[in-house]
Amino acid sequence: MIKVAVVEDNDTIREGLKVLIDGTAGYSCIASYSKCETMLKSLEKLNPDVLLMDIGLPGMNGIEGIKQAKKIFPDLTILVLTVYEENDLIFEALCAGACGYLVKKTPPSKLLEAINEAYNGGSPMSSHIARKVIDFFQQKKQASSSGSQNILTPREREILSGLVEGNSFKVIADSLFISIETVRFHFRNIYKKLHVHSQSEAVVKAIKEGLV
Amino acid sequence: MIKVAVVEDNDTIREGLKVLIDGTAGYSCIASYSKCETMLKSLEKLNPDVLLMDIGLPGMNGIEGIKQAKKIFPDLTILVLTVYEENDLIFEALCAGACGYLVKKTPPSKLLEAINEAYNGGSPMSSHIARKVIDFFQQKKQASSSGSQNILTPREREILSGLVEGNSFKVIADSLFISIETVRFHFRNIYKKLHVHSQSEAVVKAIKEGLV
DNA sequence: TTTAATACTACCCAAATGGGTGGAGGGACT
DNA sequence: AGTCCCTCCACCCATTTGGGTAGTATTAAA
Repeated sequence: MIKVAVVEDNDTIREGLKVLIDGTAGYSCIASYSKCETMLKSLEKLNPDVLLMDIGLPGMNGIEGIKQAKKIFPDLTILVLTVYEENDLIFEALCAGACGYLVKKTPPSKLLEAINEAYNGGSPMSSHIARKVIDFFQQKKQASSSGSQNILTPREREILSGLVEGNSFKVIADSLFISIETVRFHFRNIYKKLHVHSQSEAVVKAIKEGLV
Repeated sequence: MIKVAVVEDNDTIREGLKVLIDGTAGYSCIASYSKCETMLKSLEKLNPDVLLMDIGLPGMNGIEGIKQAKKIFPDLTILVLTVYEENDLIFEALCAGACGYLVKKTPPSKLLEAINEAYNGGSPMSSHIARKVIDFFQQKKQASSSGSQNILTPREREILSGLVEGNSFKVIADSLFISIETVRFHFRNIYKKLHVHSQSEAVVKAIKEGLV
Protein backbone atom coordinates (compact mmCIF):
# COMPACT_ATOMS: atom_id res chain seq x y z
CA MET A 1 0.00 0.00 0.00
CA ILE A 2 1.58 3.27 -1.13
CA LYS A 3 0.75 6.17 1.17
CA VAL A 4 0.26 9.31 -0.90
CA ALA A 5 -0.12 12.90 0.29
CA VAL A 6 -1.39 15.58 -2.06
CA VAL A 7 -0.85 19.33 -2.16
CA GLU A 8 -3.07 21.11 -4.66
CA ASP A 9 -4.88 24.42 -4.37
CA ASN A 10 -7.70 23.68 -6.79
CA ASP A 11 -10.45 22.00 -4.75
CA THR A 12 -11.89 20.07 -7.65
CA ILE A 13 -8.59 18.64 -8.78
CA ARG A 14 -7.53 17.87 -5.23
CA GLU A 15 -10.69 15.95 -4.50
CA GLY A 16 -10.42 14.21 -7.83
CA LEU A 17 -6.93 13.05 -7.04
CA LYS A 18 -7.99 11.84 -3.63
CA VAL A 19 -10.85 9.82 -5.08
CA LEU A 20 -8.62 8.40 -7.79
CA ILE A 21 -5.88 7.36 -5.39
CA ASP A 22 -8.17 6.00 -2.69
CA GLY A 23 -10.23 4.20 -5.28
CA THR A 24 -7.30 2.22 -6.58
CA ALA A 25 -6.04 -0.93 -4.98
CA GLY A 26 -2.58 -0.56 -3.52
CA TYR A 27 -2.84 3.20 -3.15
CA SER A 28 -4.05 5.31 -0.28
CA CYS A 29 -4.37 9.06 -0.08
CA ILE A 30 -3.56 9.71 3.56
CA ALA A 31 -3.80 13.48 3.35
CA SER A 32 -4.56 16.35 1.02
CA TYR A 33 -3.74 20.01 1.44
CA SER A 34 -4.39 23.23 -0.37
CA LYS A 35 -1.22 24.88 0.90
CA CYS A 36 2.37 23.94 1.52
CA GLU A 37 2.38 25.41 4.98
CA THR A 38 -0.24 23.05 6.37
CA MET A 39 1.40 20.11 4.64
CA LEU A 40 4.76 20.89 6.22
CA LYS A 41 3.26 21.04 9.67
CA SER A 42 1.76 17.60 9.58
CA LEU A 43 4.38 15.95 7.43
CA GLU A 44 6.25 14.43 10.35
CA LYS A 45 3.25 12.65 11.80
CA LEU A 46 1.99 11.33 8.50
CA ASN A 47 5.20 10.02 6.98
CA PRO A 48 3.83 9.50 3.46
CA ASP A 49 5.63 7.41 0.85
CA VAL A 50 5.03 9.82 -1.98
CA LEU A 51 4.17 13.49 -1.97
CA LEU A 52 2.28 14.75 -5.00
CA MET A 53 2.70 18.49 -5.33
CA ASP A 54 1.36 21.28 -7.44
CA ILE A 55 3.85 24.12 -7.74
CA GLY A 56 1.64 26.97 -8.84
CA LEU A 57 0.34 27.58 -5.35
CA PRO A 58 -0.88 30.64 -3.49
CA GLY A 59 1.16 31.45 -0.42
CA MET A 60 4.39 29.56 -0.17
CA ASN A 61 5.96 28.76 -3.49
CA GLY A 62 5.84 25.10 -4.43
CA ILE A 63 9.59 25.01 -5.04
CA GLU A 64 10.18 26.35 -1.58
CA GLY A 65 7.74 23.79 -0.25
CA ILE A 66 9.79 21.01 -1.82
CA LYS A 67 12.95 22.32 -0.20
CA GLN A 68 11.31 22.53 3.21
CA ALA A 69 9.79 19.08 2.91
CA LYS A 70 13.16 17.67 1.93
CA LYS A 71 14.69 19.26 4.99
CA ILE A 72 12.28 17.37 7.21
CA PHE A 73 12.42 14.12 5.23
CA PRO A 74 15.49 14.05 3.00
CA ASP A 75 14.44 10.73 1.55
CA LEU A 76 10.87 11.67 0.82
CA THR A 77 9.78 10.96 -2.72
CA ILE A 78 8.24 14.07 -4.24
CA LEU A 79 6.40 14.19 -7.53
CA VAL A 80 5.58 17.51 -9.12
CA LEU A 81 2.22 17.73 -10.81
CA THR A 82 1.73 20.95 -12.70
CA VAL A 83 0.54 22.71 -15.80
CA TYR A 84 3.87 24.46 -16.33
CA GLU A 85 6.41 23.15 -18.78
CA GLU A 86 8.88 26.01 -18.53
CA ASN A 87 12.49 24.96 -18.31
CA ASP A 88 13.26 27.08 -15.30
CA LEU A 89 10.51 25.60 -13.19
CA ILE A 90 11.45 22.08 -14.15
CA PHE A 91 15.05 22.55 -13.17
CA GLU A 92 14.26 24.43 -10.02
CA ALA A 93 11.86 21.73 -8.93
CA LEU A 94 14.28 18.93 -9.70
CA CYS A 95 17.17 20.71 -8.01
CA ALA A 96 14.98 21.42 -5.01
CA GLY A 97 14.49 17.71 -4.59
CA ALA A 98 11.60 16.55 -6.73
CA CYS A 99 12.26 13.19 -8.29
CA GLY A 100 9.65 13.33 -11.01
CA TYR A 101 7.74 15.91 -12.98
CA LEU A 102 4.30 15.32 -14.38
CA VAL A 103 2.06 17.60 -16.37
CA LYS A 104 -1.60 17.80 -15.44
CA LYS A 105 -2.81 16.45 -18.70
CA THR A 106 -1.33 13.09 -17.67
CA PRO A 107 -4.15 10.53 -17.79
CA PRO A 108 -5.16 8.94 -14.45
CA SER A 109 -3.76 5.53 -15.31
CA LYS A 110 -0.38 7.03 -16.14
CA LEU A 111 -0.50 9.08 -12.99
CA LEU A 112 -0.98 6.03 -10.82
CA GLU A 113 1.74 4.24 -12.71
CA ALA A 114 4.02 7.21 -12.16
CA ILE A 115 3.38 7.19 -8.43
CA ASN A 116 4.23 3.53 -8.36
CA GLU A 117 7.41 4.03 -10.37
CA ALA A 118 8.51 6.87 -8.13
CA TYR A 119 7.84 4.73 -5.08
CA ASN A 120 10.05 2.04 -6.58
CA GLY A 121 13.01 4.29 -7.19
CA GLY A 122 12.19 5.62 -10.60
CA SER A 123 11.79 9.14 -11.91
CA PRO A 124 8.66 9.31 -13.99
CA MET A 125 8.30 12.18 -16.38
CA SER A 126 6.92 12.72 -19.79
CA SER A 127 9.41 12.22 -22.58
CA HIS A 128 9.15 15.89 -23.46
CA ILE A 129 10.16 16.93 -19.99
CA ALA A 130 12.93 14.38 -20.18
CA ARG A 131 14.14 15.95 -23.40
CA LYS A 132 14.48 19.28 -21.72
CA VAL A 133 16.52 17.72 -18.97
CA ILE A 134 18.73 16.00 -21.51
CA ASP A 135 19.14 19.19 -23.49
CA PHE A 136 20.49 20.73 -20.36
CA PHE A 137 23.25 18.14 -20.32
CA GLN A 138 24.17 18.82 -23.88
CA GLN A 139 24.23 22.59 -23.53
CA LYS A 140 27.72 22.50 -22.15
CA LYS A 141 29.03 20.69 -25.18
CA GLN A 142 27.28 22.99 -27.58
CA ALA A 143 28.54 26.14 -25.92
CA SER A 144 32.10 24.98 -25.96
CA SER A 145 32.25 23.80 -29.54
CA SER A 146 30.59 26.86 -30.98
CA GLY A 147 31.75 29.56 -28.62
CA SER A 148 34.96 30.84 -27.16
CA GLN A 149 36.77 27.51 -27.34
CA ASN A 150 38.61 28.19 -30.53
CA ILE A 151 39.73 31.69 -29.75
CA LEU A 152 42.30 30.37 -27.31
CA THR A 153 45.45 28.68 -28.55
CA PRO A 154 46.16 25.18 -27.25
CA ARG A 155 48.90 26.54 -25.06
CA GLU A 156 46.62 29.15 -23.63
CA ARG A 157 44.01 26.54 -22.81
CA GLU A 158 46.71 24.53 -21.09
CA ILE A 159 47.72 27.55 -19.03
CA LEU A 160 44.13 28.35 -18.17
CA SER A 161 43.51 24.78 -17.08
CA GLY A 162 46.29 25.14 -14.60
CA LEU A 163 44.51 28.05 -13.03
CA VAL A 164 41.24 26.16 -12.85
CA GLU A 165 43.09 23.35 -11.08
CA GLY A 166 43.76 25.91 -8.41
CA ASN A 167 47.42 26.60 -9.16
CA SER A 168 49.26 29.87 -8.87
CA PHE A 169 51.24 31.35 -11.75
CA LYS A 170 54.40 30.02 -10.20
CA VAL A 171 53.13 26.46 -9.92
CA ILE A 172 51.79 26.57 -13.46
CA ALA A 173 55.15 27.80 -14.69
CA ASP A 174 56.97 25.00 -12.91
CA SER A 175 54.60 22.30 -14.09
CA LEU A 176 54.98 23.39 -17.71
CA PHE A 177 58.71 24.00 -17.37
CA ILE A 178 58.47 27.60 -18.47
CA SER A 179 59.21 30.91 -16.83
CA ILE A 180 56.65 32.59 -14.66
CA GLU A 181 56.99 35.58 -16.93
CA THR A 182 55.78 33.47 -19.79
CA VAL A 183 52.80 32.36 -17.77
CA ARG A 184 52.02 35.97 -17.03
CA PHE A 185 52.39 36.81 -20.68
CA HIS A 186 49.92 34.10 -21.66
CA PHE A 187 47.45 35.21 -19.05
CA ARG A 188 47.55 38.74 -20.34
CA ASN A 189 46.56 37.40 -23.76
CA ILE A 190 43.94 35.10 -22.28
CA TYR A 191 42.42 37.97 -20.35
CA LYS A 192 42.21 40.09 -23.46
CA LYS A 193 40.54 37.32 -25.41
CA LEU A 194 38.04 36.49 -22.69
CA HIS A 195 37.48 40.13 -21.81
CA VAL A 196 38.28 39.62 -18.16
CA HIS A 197 40.71 41.28 -15.80
CA SER A 198 41.39 38.84 -13.03
CA GLN A 199 42.00 35.24 -12.13
CA SER A 200 38.62 34.68 -10.63
CA GLU A 201 36.80 36.06 -13.64
CA ALA A 202 38.87 33.88 -15.91
CA VAL A 203 38.16 30.79 -13.83
CA VAL A 204 34.43 31.44 -13.83
CA LYS A 205 34.39 32.03 -17.55
CA ALA A 206 36.50 28.98 -18.23
CA ILE A 207 34.13 26.77 -16.30
CA LYS A 208 30.90 28.28 -17.55
CA GLU A 209 31.97 28.25 -21.19
CA GLY A 210 33.42 24.79 -20.85
CA LEU A 211 36.92 25.77 -21.89
CA VAL A 212 38.37 23.19 -19.60
CA MET B 1 6.82 6.75 -41.83
CA ILE B 2 9.75 6.94 -39.41
CA LYS B 3 13.04 5.94 -41.02
CA VAL B 4 15.12 4.02 -38.51
CA ALA B 5 18.73 2.91 -38.77
CA VAL B 6 20.15 0.32 -36.40
CA VAL B 7 23.68 -0.30 -35.13
CA GLU B 8 24.01 -3.55 -33.18
CA ASP B 9 26.77 -6.11 -33.24
CA ASN B 10 24.73 -9.12 -32.21
CA ASP B 11 23.34 -10.61 -35.42
CA THR B 12 20.29 -12.12 -33.81
CA ILE B 13 19.24 -8.98 -32.03
CA ARG B 14 19.97 -6.82 -35.07
CA GLU B 15 17.83 -8.96 -37.30
CA GLY B 16 15.15 -9.09 -34.66
CA LEU B 17 15.04 -5.32 -34.47
CA LYS B 18 14.87 -5.04 -38.23
CA VAL B 19 11.98 -7.44 -38.43
CA LEU B 20 10.17 -5.71 -35.60
CA ILE B 21 10.57 -2.25 -37.10
CA ASP B 22 9.80 -3.21 -40.67
CA GLY B 23 6.86 -5.26 -39.51
CA THR B 24 5.17 -2.34 -37.85
CA ALA B 25 3.06 0.18 -39.69
CA GLY B 26 4.58 3.63 -39.71
CA TYR B 27 8.13 2.38 -39.16
CA SER B 28 10.81 1.41 -41.61
CA CYS B 29 14.27 0.05 -40.91
CA ILE B 30 16.24 1.56 -43.75
CA ALA B 31 19.59 0.18 -42.66
CA SER B 32 21.28 -2.00 -40.08
CA TYR B 33 24.95 -2.22 -39.22
CA SER B 34 27.15 -4.24 -36.96
CA LYS B 35 29.73 -1.50 -36.58
CA CYS B 36 29.78 2.26 -36.15
CA GLU B 37 32.31 2.75 -38.90
CA THR B 38 30.10 1.42 -41.66
CA MET B 39 27.14 3.33 -40.31
CA LEU B 40 29.07 6.60 -40.37
CA LYS B 41 30.08 6.10 -43.97
CA SER B 42 26.59 5.71 -45.29
CA LEU B 43 24.87 8.04 -42.88
CA GLU B 44 24.85 10.99 -45.26
CA LYS B 45 23.11 9.15 -48.06
CA LEU B 46 20.52 7.52 -45.86
CA ASN B 47 19.44 10.43 -43.73
CA PRO B 48 17.49 8.39 -41.16
CA ASP B 49 15.04 9.97 -38.74
CA VAL B 50 16.16 7.95 -35.77
CA LEU B 51 19.37 6.09 -35.10
CA LEU B 52 19.12 3.17 -32.70
CA MET B 53 22.52 2.36 -31.28
CA ASP B 54 24.08 -0.26 -29.13
CA ILE B 55 27.08 1.11 -27.25
CA GLY B 56 28.91 -2.04 -26.27
CA LEU B 57 30.42 -2.51 -29.70
CA PRO B 58 33.62 -4.03 -31.01
CA GLY B 59 35.80 -1.55 -32.87
CA MET B 60 34.78 2.01 -32.46
CA ASN B 61 33.22 2.80 -29.14
CA GLY B 62 29.52 3.53 -29.30
CA ILE B 63 29.97 6.81 -27.48
CA GLU B 64 32.51 7.89 -30.04
CA GLY B 65 30.13 6.76 -32.75
CA ILE B 66 27.44 9.04 -31.36
CA LYS B 67 29.80 11.99 -31.39
CA GLN B 68 30.85 11.33 -34.97
CA ALA B 69 27.29 10.88 -36.13
CA LYS B 70 26.31 14.12 -34.43
CA LYS B 71 29.12 15.88 -36.29
CA ILE B 72 27.65 14.81 -39.59
CA PHE B 73 24.03 15.37 -38.59
CA PRO B 74 23.82 17.62 -35.55
CA ASP B 75 20.06 17.27 -35.46
CA LEU B 76 19.98 13.51 -35.76
CA THR B 77 17.90 11.78 -33.16
CA ILE B 78 19.92 9.05 -31.51
CA LEU B 79 18.55 6.45 -29.15
CA VAL B 80 20.89 4.29 -27.15
CA LEU B 81 19.85 0.68 -26.71
CA THR B 82 22.07 -1.21 -24.34
CA VAL B 83 22.38 -3.66 -21.51
CA TYR B 84 24.45 -1.28 -19.41
CA GLU B 85 22.88 0.79 -16.68
CA GLU B 86 26.10 2.28 -15.29
CA ASN B 87 25.93 5.96 -14.51
CA ASP B 88 29.06 6.81 -16.41
CA LEU B 89 27.89 5.30 -19.65
CA ILE B 90 24.51 6.96 -19.40
CA PHE B 91 26.00 10.39 -18.90
CA GLU B 92 28.65 9.94 -21.53
CA ALA B 93 26.08 8.84 -24.06
CA LEU B 94 23.73 11.69 -23.25
CA CYS B 95 26.51 14.26 -23.30
CA ALA B 96 27.75 12.85 -26.58
CA GLY B 97 24.40 13.60 -28.10
CA ALA B 98 22.02 10.72 -27.49
CA CYS B 99 18.54 11.92 -26.71
CA GLY B 100 17.22 8.77 -25.14
CA TYR B 101 18.51 5.72 -23.33
CA LEU B 102 16.82 2.36 -23.41
CA VAL B 103 17.77 -0.89 -21.78
CA LYS B 104 17.56 -4.05 -23.85
CA LYS B 105 14.97 -5.63 -21.68
CA THR B 106 12.53 -3.01 -22.95
CA PRO B 107 9.58 -4.88 -24.49
CA PRO B 108 9.07 -4.46 -28.27
CA SER B 109 5.93 -2.39 -27.89
CA LYS B 110 7.69 0.04 -25.58
CA LEU B 111 10.63 0.16 -27.94
CA LEU B 112 8.48 1.21 -30.86
CA GLU B 113 6.73 3.74 -28.69
CA ALA B 114 10.09 5.11 -27.62
CA ILE B 115 11.22 5.51 -31.22
CA ASN B 116 8.05 7.39 -31.94
CA GLU B 117 8.45 9.62 -28.91
CA ALA B 118 12.04 10.41 -29.81
CA TYR B 119 11.00 11.22 -33.34
CA ASN B 120 8.46 13.66 -31.95
CA GLY B 121 10.89 15.55 -29.79
CA GLY B 122 10.79 13.49 -26.64
CA SER B 123 13.48 11.74 -24.67
CA PRO B 124 12.31 8.27 -23.84
CA MET B 125 14.04 6.46 -21.05
CA SER B 126 13.07 4.10 -18.31
CA SER B 127 12.15 5.80 -15.09
CA HIS B 128 15.16 4.21 -13.42
CA ILE B 129 17.51 5.76 -15.94
CA ALA B 130 15.65 9.01 -15.46
CA ARG B 131 16.21 8.80 -11.75
CA LYS B 132 19.93 8.56 -12.27
CA VAL B 133 19.85 11.63 -14.45
CA ILE B 134 17.83 13.50 -11.85
CA ASP B 135 20.16 12.40 -9.10
CA PHE B 136 22.93 13.99 -11.04
CA PHE B 137 21.10 17.30 -10.82
CA GLN B 138 20.65 16.96 -7.12
CA GLN B 139 24.21 15.93 -6.37
CA LYS B 140 25.22 19.54 -6.18
CA LYS B 141 22.59 20.28 -3.59
CA GLN B 142 23.38 17.21 -1.56
CA ALA B 143 27.08 17.92 -1.53
CA SER B 144 26.45 21.41 -0.37
CA SER B 145 23.94 20.66 2.34
CA SER B 146 26.00 17.88 3.80
CA GLY B 147 29.44 19.22 3.06
CA SER B 148 31.14 22.54 3.12
CA GLN B 149 27.98 24.60 2.82
CA ASN B 150 27.29 24.96 6.49
CA ILE B 151 30.82 25.68 7.51
CA LEU B 152 30.56 29.09 5.91
CA THR B 153 28.53 31.80 7.58
CA PRO B 154 25.83 33.52 5.49
CA ARG B 155 28.01 36.59 5.24
CA GLU B 156 30.95 34.55 4.05
CA ARG B 157 28.84 32.90 1.38
CA GLU B 158 27.74 36.33 0.29
CA ILE B 159 31.32 37.50 0.04
CA LEU B 160 32.34 34.39 -1.84
CA SER B 161 29.48 34.83 -4.28
CA GLY B 162 30.85 38.23 -5.14
CA LEU B 163 34.11 36.64 -6.13
CA VAL B 164 32.40 34.03 -8.26
CA GLU B 165 30.54 36.85 -10.01
CA GLY B 166 33.96 38.01 -11.09
CA ASN B 167 34.34 40.97 -8.76
CA SER B 168 37.49 42.20 -7.10
CA PHE B 169 37.72 42.71 -3.35
CA LYS B 170 37.16 46.40 -3.85
CA VAL B 171 33.99 45.95 -5.87
CA ILE B 172 32.69 43.40 -3.39
CA ALA B 173 33.39 45.81 -0.55
CA ASP B 174 31.53 48.62 -2.30
CA SER B 175 28.55 46.49 -3.23
CA LEU B 176 28.15 45.31 0.35
CA PHE B 177 28.90 48.74 1.82
CA ILE B 178 31.76 47.50 3.94
CA SER B 179 35.46 48.21 4.04
CA ILE B 180 37.83 46.36 1.74
CA GLU B 181 39.71 45.33 4.84
CA THR B 182 36.64 43.56 6.07
CA VAL B 183 36.33 41.77 2.77
CA ARG B 184 39.92 40.68 3.09
CA PHE B 185 39.26 39.54 6.61
CA HIS B 186 36.33 37.42 5.50
CA PHE B 187 38.33 35.89 2.69
CA ARG B 188 41.07 34.89 5.06
CA ASN B 189 38.49 32.98 7.09
CA ILE B 190 36.90 31.53 3.96
CA TYR B 191 40.27 30.34 2.74
CA LYS B 192 40.98 28.66 6.04
CA LYS B 193 37.64 26.91 6.04
CA LEU B 194 37.90 25.75 2.45
CA HIS B 195 41.58 24.90 2.76
CA VAL B 196 42.58 27.06 -0.19
CA HIS B 197 45.07 29.83 -0.61
CA SER B 198 43.94 31.89 -3.54
CA GLN B 199 41.00 33.41 -5.35
CA SER B 200 41.00 30.92 -8.16
CA GLU B 201 41.08 27.94 -5.84
CA ALA B 202 38.21 29.41 -3.88
CA VAL B 203 36.19 30.05 -7.04
CA VAL B 204 36.71 26.52 -8.28
CA LYS B 205 35.78 25.04 -4.93
CA ALA B 206 32.75 27.28 -4.61
CA ILE B 207 31.46 26.20 -7.98
CA LYS B 208 32.26 22.50 -7.67
CA GLU B 209 30.82 22.19 -4.19
CA GLY B 210 27.82 24.27 -5.12
CA LEU B 211 28.41 26.92 -2.49
CA VAL B 212 26.94 29.52 -4.73
C1' DT C 1 60.72 34.31 -48.95
C1' DT C 2 58.23 37.37 -46.43
C1' DT C 3 54.58 37.50 -43.16
C1' DA C 4 51.93 36.28 -39.42
C1' DA C 5 50.93 33.60 -35.53
C1' DT C 6 52.54 31.28 -31.61
C1' DA C 7 55.61 30.40 -27.79
C1' DC C 8 58.87 32.11 -25.01
C1' DT C 9 61.75 35.35 -21.80
C1' DA C 10 62.84 39.63 -19.34
C1' DC C 11 62.31 44.05 -16.74
C1' DC C 12 59.47 47.73 -14.90
C1' DC C 13 55.72 49.57 -11.92
C1' DA C 14 51.39 49.97 -9.48
C1' DA C 15 47.75 47.59 -7.63
C1' DA C 16 45.65 43.66 -5.61
C1' DT C 17 46.03 39.94 -2.77
C1' DG C 18 47.47 36.51 1.15
C1' DG C 19 48.52 36.35 5.85
C1' DG C 20 49.38 37.95 10.72
C1' DT C 21 47.84 40.77 14.71
C1' DG C 22 44.68 43.44 17.41
C1' DG C 23 40.39 45.38 18.76
C1' DA C 24 35.15 46.82 18.88
C1' DG C 25 30.18 45.96 18.87
C1' DG C 26 25.98 43.14 18.83
C1' DG C 27 23.14 39.00 19.22
C1' DA C 28 22.36 34.32 21.04
C1' DC C 29 22.75 30.99 24.34
C1' DT C 30 24.02 29.35 29.15
C1' DA D 1 26.82 38.16 33.75
C1' DG D 2 29.73 35.77 31.06
C1' DT D 3 30.84 33.49 26.77
C1' DC D 4 30.80 32.32 22.04
C1' DC D 5 29.97 33.52 17.30
C1' DC D 6 29.40 36.65 13.66
C1' DT D 7 30.41 40.94 11.78
C1' DC D 8 33.15 44.73 11.24
C1' DC D 9 37.49 47.72 10.83
C1' DA D 10 42.59 48.85 10.78
C1' DC D 11 47.70 48.52 10.19
C1' DC D 12 51.68 45.83 8.92
C1' DC D 13 54.43 43.20 5.48
C1' DA D 14 55.74 39.99 1.68
C1' DT D 15 54.15 38.06 -2.44
C1' DT D 16 51.31 37.74 -6.36
C1' DT D 17 49.11 39.62 -9.96
C1' DG D 18 47.66 42.96 -13.86
C1' DG D 19 49.44 45.68 -17.38
C1' DG D 20 52.95 47.92 -20.37
C1' DT D 21 57.07 47.46 -23.29
C1' DA D 22 60.76 44.88 -25.86
C1' DG D 23 62.96 41.27 -27.85
C1' DT D 24 64.04 36.19 -29.81
C1' DA D 25 62.93 31.59 -31.83
C1' DT D 26 59.95 28.47 -34.28
C1' DT D 27 56.48 27.32 -37.24
C1' DA D 28 52.86 27.72 -40.52
C1' DA D 29 50.61 30.20 -43.93
C1' DA D 30 50.72 33.70 -47.86
